[in-house]
Amino acid sequence: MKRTGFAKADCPVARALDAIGDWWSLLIVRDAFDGLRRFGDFQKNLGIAKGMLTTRLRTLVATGVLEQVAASDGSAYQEYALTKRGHDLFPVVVGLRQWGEAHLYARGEPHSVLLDQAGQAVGQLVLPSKSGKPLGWADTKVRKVAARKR
Amino acid sequence: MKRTGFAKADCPVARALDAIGDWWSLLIVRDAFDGLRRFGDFQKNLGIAKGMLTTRLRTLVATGVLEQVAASDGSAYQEYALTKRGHDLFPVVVGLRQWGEAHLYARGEPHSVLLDQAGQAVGQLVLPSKSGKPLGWADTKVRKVAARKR
DNA sequence: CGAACTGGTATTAAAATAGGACTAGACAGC
DNA sequence: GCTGTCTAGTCCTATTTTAATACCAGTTCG
Repeated sequence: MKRTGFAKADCPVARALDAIGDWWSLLIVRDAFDGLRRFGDFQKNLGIAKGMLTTRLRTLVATGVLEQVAASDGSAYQEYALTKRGHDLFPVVVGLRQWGEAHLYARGEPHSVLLDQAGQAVGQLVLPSKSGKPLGWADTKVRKVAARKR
Repeated sequence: MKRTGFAKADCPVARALDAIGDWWSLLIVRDAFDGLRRFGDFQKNLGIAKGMLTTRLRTLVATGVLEQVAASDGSAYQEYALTKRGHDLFPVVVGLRQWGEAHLYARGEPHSVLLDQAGQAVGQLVLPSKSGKPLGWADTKVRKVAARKR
């Protein structure tokens, strides 16, 4: 049956997953952060079927995560570039990266690493409170809004 | 065809998405952060088909994100609780929440909000460098490892 | 100009999803 | 301790999604 959607959810997590929570979208975004811009680059790097990539790129453009721009090398082809909205996914991608690094690799198993411009490994994502103290899962709660029909 | 997997990827983002990157897993984790523990609670709150929920919970337990524990109310039933590994997904869920809040709601449109224990709204996720300065997407790069066969 | 490359579309089989019917064991009321 | 309801599933089916391949028009290269 048709996949359930959450575009109207009251929870921002649900809406975010509705927009970019499929198997491929965040990988495409990750590749875009790595500098990939062309259809063929995404296709080769991900090993995704071309049809899938076409629909995913269309969705991401429609969602405003990517935009099509003229090729930077002057050719007649188009490229896909991250928008502001796409760049704002950076913490999400980093969060996934850090969770994966911490829990999905055997010790010593090699994996790609995120570095700052000086070549230093970056620190862990931090959620600050208004007072500046970092917050963990036990320090927060969600205030819900009145239930709404989906 | 069988969904492509990334369990062996060199990129932690890909492995993380392989583990929890489907439509439902992170929503189940979100609900677990909200205190839900029982099969029926997840099923009613998400509106997910029972068969789907069964397979998702099994996968999450197998991945070590959730664990089955005896019911906290003394009944003979079981409950699903977040493990350490599950709790470590907190930044990912918060990142999705903040992105959704920023980009997927019309102004004035109500949505649930994350608060600290004092009832104050939390700040934005921050990625610190070793020197303490917050990093954005333009301040980082990925060091890749030698390509490996998937 | 001809060959290869780019960025797709069309087709098809297999797998995932949603939804509902059904069920075994737990529990609550009487 | 019998009956009805609740819980946590299983099983089945229709439909959608995915992956993989073949194909194709416009672009660029030699």
